[in-house]
Amino acid sequence: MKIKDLPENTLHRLVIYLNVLDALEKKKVDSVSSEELAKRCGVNPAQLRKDLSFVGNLGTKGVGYSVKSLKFSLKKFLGRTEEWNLVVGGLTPLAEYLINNRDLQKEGFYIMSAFDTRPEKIGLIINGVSVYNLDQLSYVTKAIKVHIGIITSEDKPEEYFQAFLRENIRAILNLSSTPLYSENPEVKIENFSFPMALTKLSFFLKNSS
Amino acid sequence: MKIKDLPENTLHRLVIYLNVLDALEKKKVDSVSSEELAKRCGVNPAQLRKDLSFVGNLGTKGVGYSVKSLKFSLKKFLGRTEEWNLVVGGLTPLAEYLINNRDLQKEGFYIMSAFDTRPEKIGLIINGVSVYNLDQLSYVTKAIKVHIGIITSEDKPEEYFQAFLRENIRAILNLSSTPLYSENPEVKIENFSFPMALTKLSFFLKNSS
DNA sequence: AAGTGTGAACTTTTTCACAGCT
DNA sequence: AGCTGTGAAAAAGTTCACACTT
Repeated sequence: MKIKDLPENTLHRLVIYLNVLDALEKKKVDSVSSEELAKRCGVNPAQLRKDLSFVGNLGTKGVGYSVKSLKFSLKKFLGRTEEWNLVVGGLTPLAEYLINNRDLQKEGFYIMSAFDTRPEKIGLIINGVSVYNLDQLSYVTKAIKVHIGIITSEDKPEEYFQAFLRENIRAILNLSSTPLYSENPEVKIENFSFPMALTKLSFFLKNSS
Repeated sequence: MKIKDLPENTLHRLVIYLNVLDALEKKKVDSVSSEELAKRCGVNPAQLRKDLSFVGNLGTKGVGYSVKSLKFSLKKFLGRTEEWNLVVGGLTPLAEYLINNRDLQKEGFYIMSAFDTRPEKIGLIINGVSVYNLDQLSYVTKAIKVHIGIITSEDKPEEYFQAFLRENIRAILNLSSTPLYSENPEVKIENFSFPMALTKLSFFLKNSS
């Protein structure tokens, strides 16, 4: 099974399983069946087992799954036993929130520096993270390996996007409300914005009861 | 075509189309073909046309789509011509970011109040939004119609979730890192967390080049 | 006895290809 | 002539059901 064959929805569910397992572990649950875990995740048990089969033979027939070891296998599979270096494009309030958020570090995501194009933002240091002019990005990528770029700028998301691509940052979390897309399969973009998430809810509300 | 038949992925893409159209409108683009719009959204043109056919007959054969009127049709279809009242569960830094964020209001999403269970948070007023004890939620839902609940609490997401359900808040944006799920089809939950989004990227990085 | 892992059946979604309108 | 809207075909994803292991 080649990795590129992992369906996007399966990846999405694997991430859910990991997080639900984490919650179970905190509740001191040792063992779980596909039926029970699937129920907590809102999926069909057969689907959960098929999803997990992409990762490996992780359960014990007749018994179920060990919460701890399944969680570890998923973490490993998803690249979450490694540490990742991030940069942020646009020193917006959302960027400041992310920079001040200790949880990301705890999960292995390290924000190394931030970039902006507005003179009044350049030179600031927030929670130990320096803000540089965007045109200095290449100096940073020469000094350290940058794995992920986060775009928070609302007015020029494209500008940060292009700068990230130029510096060969191929994994991008775009938090601006303008979805970004690249046809280059070497580039992976996650688009998320609060208005977009809320819009799915407004559609639901408009069409219910 | 019943609304419940709208596939989740189609809804997701309609939201993308709306946002890309918004960007096009700002660039003063008047008209667009399915091929061009699809390219910008990273989808197949036939898929875009089929997705739009859930909304109505929106284009002109031989010509294409008017950016302005297609955007309006989508906004209407997605419930974004209406205004929605929101409450926030958990006065975390993320909650404060959302409360201070003017863009949500501009898009028709109004945060009416915030709730917490920690005594030191109760009574605060942030950007005009009052913070109440969670057990006061029912007074607020009696006074105003609350459409959407946003969960930002990391330690007790379930507690806010249950409180929202008790008050018949049926559209929930869960920003905690514990995914939530309900089997009640009257309840719609959007789960998002930064670590979950970044995990999809770490998986991509782990398996590329 | 219980519950996983998985081929096979089924369902849904995507893409093709073209009729039909402007 | 050009591009939409949509049945039909193809592809993908989900669920079933059971052989198999502990």
